Amino acid sequence: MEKILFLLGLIRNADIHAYHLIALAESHFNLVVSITKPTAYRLLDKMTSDGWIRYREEQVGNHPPRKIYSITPAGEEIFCDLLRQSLTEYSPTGYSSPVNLAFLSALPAEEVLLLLEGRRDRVQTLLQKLNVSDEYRHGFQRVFQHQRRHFEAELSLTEEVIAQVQASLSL
Amino acid sequence: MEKILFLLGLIRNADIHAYHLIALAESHFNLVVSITKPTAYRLLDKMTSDGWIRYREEQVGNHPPRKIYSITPAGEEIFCDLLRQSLTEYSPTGYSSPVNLAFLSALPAEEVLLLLEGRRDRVQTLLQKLNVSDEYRHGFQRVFQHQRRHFEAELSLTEEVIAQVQASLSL
DNA sequence: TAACTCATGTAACTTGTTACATGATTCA
DNA sequence: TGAATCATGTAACAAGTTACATGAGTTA
Repeated sequence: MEKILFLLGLIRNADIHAYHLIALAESHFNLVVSITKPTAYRLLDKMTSDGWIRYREEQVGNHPPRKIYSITPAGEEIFCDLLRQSLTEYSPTGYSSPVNLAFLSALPAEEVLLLLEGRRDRVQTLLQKLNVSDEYRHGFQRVFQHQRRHFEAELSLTEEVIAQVQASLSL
Repeated sequence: MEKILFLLGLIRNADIHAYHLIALAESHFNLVVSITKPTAYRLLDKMTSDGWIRYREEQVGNHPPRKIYSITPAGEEIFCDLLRQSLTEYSPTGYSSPVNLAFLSALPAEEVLLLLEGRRDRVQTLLQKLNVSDEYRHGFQRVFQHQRRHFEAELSLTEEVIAQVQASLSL
């Protein structure tokens, strides 16, 4: 889902073709999203046939024509829904890559605030569950400790973003 | 790979059957590994046919016989290799779930130390790459910031484990 | 002229998920 | 007697990766 959010978000920012998208992902965003060429092409095809994006072709020299994608109204709606969902969720294992934070401006700040507060509470809950000591954890203490630190990082990050959004609201 | 490491590691600790393994994963370890029933059964089958584990059947009442798995010498070797590999790697996106930390005692402390130091250096490098400012990151600053925090958490965690292993060596 | 970049993809495989199937046992 | 637990799984689909394919344009 972060992959779709990433692709759709970039297309939403500015019309762009697959090759360029993939080059960007590999060169400048490889530390924050992981997306490979075949996956990108597949997702773009899927989103096209689902009517989330459309493309016009542009010929440059004798290369295969570029497919320049742009987002559709339907895509815009889906994008916002996905964004809401990804701001809401926090999955304990394989922590979500935080691409969603690039697109907060797509939603009203008041809504972002509510979503992030929900997320914060969910992370909080996970943290508390981690703190329950448990006879089955013998030998796994370090693993739980490790996870706890990442949850804590996530929590404080979420709180910071909440504070920033609050600040932007009170201007 | 963390799934295999988890399954193999638990089997290595004590003979156990699939149902029990899955119940443990779901009830006690769901915050640190994610593994579902069909995946567990598939991996156990695979590991059996690859000769990493074997099972004996045990009948209790009229239930389907339990398959009680135990690790083979080949499995033990693979396990150590996987452990080395997972201590070495650190993938930027979808941070590795840290199950490997549960099994450090499978390797000599000196080796663990070397592996962890390599890992620390790799995380360090990733962090430095994150700090390179970049025109393409407009709108993504928060995302990179978020990722940086998680890398930093990973880094300091790795350093702490290194210190612990060093301490255990100097006793 | 060889290697690299532009620009599109496909094929085959691996991994993982959701939902379903079976049937005995145990407990309220 | 009905629901939960024990214990095994399969089928169908979804998602992702690696390696391959094509061919023009550009640069050392």
